Amino acid sequence: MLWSKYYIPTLKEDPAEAEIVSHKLLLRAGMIRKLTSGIYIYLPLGWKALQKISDIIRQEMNRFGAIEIRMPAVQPGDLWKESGRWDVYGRELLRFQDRHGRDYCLGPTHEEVITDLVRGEIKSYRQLPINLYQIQTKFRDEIRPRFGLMRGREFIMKDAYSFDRDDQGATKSYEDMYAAYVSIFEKLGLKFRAVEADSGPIGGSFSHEFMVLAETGEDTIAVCTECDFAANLEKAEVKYADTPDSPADCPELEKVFTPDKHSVEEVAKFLKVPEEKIVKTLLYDADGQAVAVLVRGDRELNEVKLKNLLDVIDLRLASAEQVQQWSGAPVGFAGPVGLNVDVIYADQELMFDNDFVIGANEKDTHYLHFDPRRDAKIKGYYDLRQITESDPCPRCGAKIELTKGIEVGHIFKLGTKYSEALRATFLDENGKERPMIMGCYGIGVSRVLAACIEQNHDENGIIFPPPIAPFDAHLLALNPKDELVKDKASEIYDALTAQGIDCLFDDRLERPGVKFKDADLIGLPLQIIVGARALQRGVIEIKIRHSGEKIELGLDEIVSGFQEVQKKVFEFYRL
RNA sequence: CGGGAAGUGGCGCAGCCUGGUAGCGCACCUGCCUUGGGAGCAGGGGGCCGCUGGUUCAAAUCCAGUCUUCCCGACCA
Repeated sequence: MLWSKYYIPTLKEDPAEAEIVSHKLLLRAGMIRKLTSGIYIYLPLGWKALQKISDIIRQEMNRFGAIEIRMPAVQPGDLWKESGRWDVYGRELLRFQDRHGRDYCLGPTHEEVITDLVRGEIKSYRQLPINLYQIQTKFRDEIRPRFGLMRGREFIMKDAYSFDRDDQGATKSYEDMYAAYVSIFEKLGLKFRAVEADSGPIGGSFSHEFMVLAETGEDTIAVCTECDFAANLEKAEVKYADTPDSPADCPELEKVFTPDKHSVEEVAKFLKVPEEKIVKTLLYDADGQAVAVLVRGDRELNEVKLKNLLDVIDLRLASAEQVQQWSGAPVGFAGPVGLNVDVIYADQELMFDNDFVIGANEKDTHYLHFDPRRDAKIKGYYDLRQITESDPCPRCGAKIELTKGIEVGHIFKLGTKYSEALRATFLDENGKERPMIMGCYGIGVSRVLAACIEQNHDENGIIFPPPIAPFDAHLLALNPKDELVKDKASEIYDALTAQGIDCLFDDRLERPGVKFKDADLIGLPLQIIVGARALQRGVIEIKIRHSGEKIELGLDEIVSGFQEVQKKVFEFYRL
């Protein structure tokens, strides 16, 4: 492809609207443009990269037995009413009516449609299992779209749905998809981890998230340095090697004056006790009910664990008024003794110690010498806090590391939630009607592109791994007015193209600096630089984008030499 | 929805406080010149100052309302 005949509108400056690096670079490299909030136009380079990602996904999905279909973006409201999600999905579901006043929505996901299809077509155990997928534009009217392709309202997703006769089959389908996902992200040349995840509101028995590792990731994941344990922070279990001895006797509770000391940090400093000898009492409004949770002062409560324990839909930190009402004191002085809340849970860690400082439910007052078992009516001790790097791996006890990642894929074992709601049943060998066991498997295709850039860039621009790069190589004719340079570059372009190498040829009448900057910005893995100076010495130059290494090639060995360098680059990405 | 910020040629911004000819850099067009890291010189085109209303002889500038966008929180591929 000739640059002069293509459309790559690069930008010198960072657009004001972009905050994170992938968003800035996607805009600057001329890959996307915003139409309106959370909705983007894919320009040629961006679209080509997305196609390459889609092709790899398609190839691996097919290899693992899934079959591609294409479902509509517009879906009838009736189906959503049937599954019960019309009322629970909330405002993220963009709804509208047609001219007859019938309800429709833009599909944020396709469980309803696929289940509707399958229930009408598949009636016998002989037709199972089946796994159908599509690569499609989804629409979710996100509360707050942000970060370019990272969280758009309109985005491209690959979603697959499996249907099985029994749980064993469903597990096999799940495992196949797990294997397919591992293969997909390996073939994309990305550094990633599969982590155990909370299955969230979609429900189901177990689930994994696929995380592209990047310092700028929004999710934190806990990874074991020894075994293959990896889990989303929300899910990561805190486990104690053995139960420590019961704590020693504890002096009686004693009130102390703590003027204006609200935070754990302030109280610790004021009373000269370590933060771990303080217990914080967090008050929550759980579906309207007051709940108190006790956690050590130096720990963070994990709200997902709490939510799962309580099994509630709406969990929120109590408002200042609620705190006043329930504790009888302003925020910062709540404590488990004399609290006007019936349900008190504690993190399991509190079983192992006593003699804590707690709030006294009175302004500017705390208690010393709190013993959880002696002084409070605690409903139960559970794993409720966030794991830290000083906790052992819950599997093997080795060291845990926390790293950042971007969720690009999520696989779920759904069970029969939708097949029961929509009556997708089949007849088994005994002629008995049974609901199909489902699984669903998503990859955020457009997010993969953003995540790829978050993981692979430097101060000059994108550094594409070869599988995602929109072109294999970037050929620069430094001064196309120089006949020799122009002819030689054209010759190289033809020779590489003949070898099936997809080459972007910068033939513009621009100064060299402009071309170098643009080449680094759009980040193709290899740059082939043809300039008068080198040509006089009978060589051209290849620059490897990720390492900056430059290799000179004689004019008679360009194609073979290029392929050798390319091989080295593939090895770097373990391809 | 709660909290914060911003809307001025395609992009990045100044001007606003203290009302009176709309400005700078990049990009764009023409010519000269230049070609191994976003050159230089000369000439040129392009702006409902987000929108509506108000104050005023006069509004980008002051006032009110409204829309949009971005950032932080609740949601997710």
